[in-house]
Amino acid sequence: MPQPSLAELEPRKLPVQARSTASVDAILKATIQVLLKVGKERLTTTRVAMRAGVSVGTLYQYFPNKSALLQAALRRHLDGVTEAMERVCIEQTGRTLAEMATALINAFLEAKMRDVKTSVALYSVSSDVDGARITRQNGVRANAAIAEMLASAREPLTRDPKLVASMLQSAMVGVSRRLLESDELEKQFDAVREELIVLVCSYLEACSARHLEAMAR
Amino acid sequence: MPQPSLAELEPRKLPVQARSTASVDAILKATIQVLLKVGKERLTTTRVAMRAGVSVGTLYQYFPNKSALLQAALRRHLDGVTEAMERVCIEQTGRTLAEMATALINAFLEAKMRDVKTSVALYSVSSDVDGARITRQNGVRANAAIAEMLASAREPLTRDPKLVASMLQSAMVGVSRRLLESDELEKQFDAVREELIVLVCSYLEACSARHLEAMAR
DNA sequence: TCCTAACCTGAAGCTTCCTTCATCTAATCA
DNA sequence: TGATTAGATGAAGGAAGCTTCAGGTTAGGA
Repeated sequence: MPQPSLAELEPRKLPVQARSTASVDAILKATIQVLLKVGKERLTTTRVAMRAGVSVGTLYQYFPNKSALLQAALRRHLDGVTEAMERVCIEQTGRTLAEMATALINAFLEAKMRDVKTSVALYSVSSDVDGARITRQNGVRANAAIAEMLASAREPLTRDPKLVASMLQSAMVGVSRRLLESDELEKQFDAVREELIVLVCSYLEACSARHLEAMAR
Repeated sequence: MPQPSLAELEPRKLPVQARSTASVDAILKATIQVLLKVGKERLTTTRVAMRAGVSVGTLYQYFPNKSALLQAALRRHLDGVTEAMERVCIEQTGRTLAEMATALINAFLEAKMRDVKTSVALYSVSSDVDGARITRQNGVRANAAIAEMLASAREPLTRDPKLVASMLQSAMVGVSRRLLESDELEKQFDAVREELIVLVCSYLEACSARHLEAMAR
């Protein structure tokens, strides 16, 4: 699988007519479907095009190479998750830390696990395609949203909100990855979700001013 | 990159004389070196063999295919980290939860970050090689060690030690991954390590019987 | 010393896919 | 309706690299 060449990762041609936007969309959907059906090792550009009902040539009209295609699919998926989190963060402005944590975790796991297979499949291509960059970009977006939410909490934080947000993200991503790689996801899911809430709430409690008062007493 | 064929992942021939064990070792070391120098996309079996000072044929005498080679390298590295954690878990038997957490986190980060570049490079091949299985196996080993340590703590836990251990692992791995993928690791490392200790300690506190007493008061 | 098994060599076969481009069709506009 | 641009096609070029195997070299036992 080719290393993402730094040049030429942008779409070769922007779709203007209706039929071409339809093609691009079909191609992106087909990418995921092929990934799920045959795995990344046997995902070929020809196969994706066939599945999308177009020819390879068409595919190459909108994606300069295979890598760019996979990146686009990955970005689409991650953006969905990030947007879900941003929505929650706005929703929860001004609430308590515990409410925030619960809502955030539920939204995150919900979005990630909506279709588990896609998440897993995309994880597997991520490293072939400089997925780290895309992941990082989304991470930064989410971090800003979470930090802002935290800063608005009833209980003031005693620490840098960005750092705290970063820890929450690490914990959430760590847990979801472990779940996704686990072979008995169903069995563990609910218990682990509850436990993650406990984990995060305990931490936030420790980061809040109220905690200091409690210690002083 | 070929999907790991389920058949034939075992070494083709076991080294018996001294020179062949030396070859195998050199090949494994060369694998990492090549990975670091040219990246996984340009890692070829021929290049690894050259770097190791042997011919490709020799390489294929001990590894049935490229995938098996990478798996072996990955397993070697992960085993090192796991062993470090097992050592700490035994060392910390009978201590307090806070002591355990601190020691565990320090050992883990130390082992993972000893050579950051190797960790990152191996993450990148992991998905080409069914690294999830190897990761899972090591995860199970570590889980057992951590759970046993936790069960021996001064403060009795109010929860299943395996679940608690699992959360610790998720948090630690999540944090280390985020650090490894970050572009300013050095700057954040110490702050994040401290914060991880706070995170884990708060959680363990919440899981301990003492916490319930405190709540009752 | 001689023989056998272990070990090593590396050119070449073979497969797999990415990507191009010359050519064709459909849509839009004057 | 004719001209122009957008969109689609898919056979074939070409590169890359994994893996083999026929034939050599080294080590250790009898």
